[in-house]
Amino acid sequence: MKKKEAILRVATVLFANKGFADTSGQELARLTGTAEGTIFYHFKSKEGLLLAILERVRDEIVDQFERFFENRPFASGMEMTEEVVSFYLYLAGLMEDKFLLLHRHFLYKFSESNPEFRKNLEAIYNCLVDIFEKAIVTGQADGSVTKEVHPRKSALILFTMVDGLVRFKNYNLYDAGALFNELMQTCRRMLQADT
Amino acid sequence: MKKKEAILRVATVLFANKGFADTSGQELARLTGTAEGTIFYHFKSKEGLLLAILERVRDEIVDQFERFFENRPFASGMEMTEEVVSFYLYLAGLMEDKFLLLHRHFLYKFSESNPEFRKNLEAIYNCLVDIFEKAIVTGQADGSVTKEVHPRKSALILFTMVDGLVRFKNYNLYDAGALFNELMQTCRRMLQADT
DNA sequence: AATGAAACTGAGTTATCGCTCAGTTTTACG
DNA sequence: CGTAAAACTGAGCGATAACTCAGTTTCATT
Repeated sequence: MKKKEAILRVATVLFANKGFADTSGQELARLTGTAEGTIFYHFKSKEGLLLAILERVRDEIVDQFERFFENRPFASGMEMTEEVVSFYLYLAGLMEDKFLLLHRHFLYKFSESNPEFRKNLEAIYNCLVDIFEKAIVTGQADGSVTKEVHPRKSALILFTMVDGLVRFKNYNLYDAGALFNELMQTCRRMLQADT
Repeated sequence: MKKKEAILRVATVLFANKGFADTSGQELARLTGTAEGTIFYHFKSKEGLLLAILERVRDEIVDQFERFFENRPFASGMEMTEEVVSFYLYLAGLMEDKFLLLHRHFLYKFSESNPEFRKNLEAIYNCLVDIFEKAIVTGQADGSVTKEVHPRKSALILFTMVDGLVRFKNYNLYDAGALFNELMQTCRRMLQADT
């Protein structure tokens, strides 16, 4: 079970940073100190290995969010929203490779032909958007968030915004940290209750 | 000159939709009705072909934005901002393959080793963010946009938001059109002058 | 029609790919 | 111990990749 774990870990980094087609079984074997046959002993194909990685990433992300937000007190829905955004950015830094992987096109290509991929991707995105939505709904109930916005759609916009920032950071286009305060301000202005 | 054009056009679609590594010279030759050698006669390598495509995409995008916004009257900076967002989404639909290509990781991978890639990508992003920034600055001057936001940083956030939406649309995650109104509303709430 | 340059061809080269499989080593357990 | 299952190995296979090159066709100009 030692080698299987190593393969999963190294493959996650390589698939995320070099891409799926550009990562060969040969390289994977070399970097994990295994024989190439071992990869195909544990996973039925290269695609199967990718799927196993995606399942792990899903488990990890869903688990992290559930643990962070269960039984956690928030002063208001608006504050909860801000903390969700903040935690998302924190997690994207902590699990950089995994978020990079989620931004790679080949996952979405496979999900067109293999429903297992689609299922896992949807689970991740639904989990994330649901949390944003819950924060907005909470805020609308306690009066900290304006009722003029549509909760689900605004959650999607918010998610788009935060996830887009993570993408730019991972692509080294510009520093996401420098935009953190601006993002929070935008978030507040977008959702704040009207006076 | 006929075949060179065909190669550029078909390769743009294939690189954008299938990826760089997953598109072979063989397939490219078949779909363009050329011999494989013709590709390497016109472009010194597969990477050279990709670079030629990127240069075209840059020219096209920069040109489109310059043409659309030169000598164009806007009632206010806020309205200009909205029209920029709107035009960006329109263009992303019109040139879907090219925007899809810009979201592919291999471009950013090449730009780490080949400054020509970096140069072209920066030209595109700078052009886009500059226009968003100009709209915000205009709005702050005419009073339609709040002075509480930092023009450049807000332009980046705005761009992140719009570009993220395009990405979700291209990845078939959800319908960007259904979020258009919400995006505009967010844009206005984010930037509106305080009362 | 003649000619030189530019465009184009496709078989061939070398390398690497994902994957298989027959065989070896390690592990778990009575 | 003994033994059977599980984990692991690496040479080898067929397919396909990017790219080359010696030769052919097309084209513009006279």
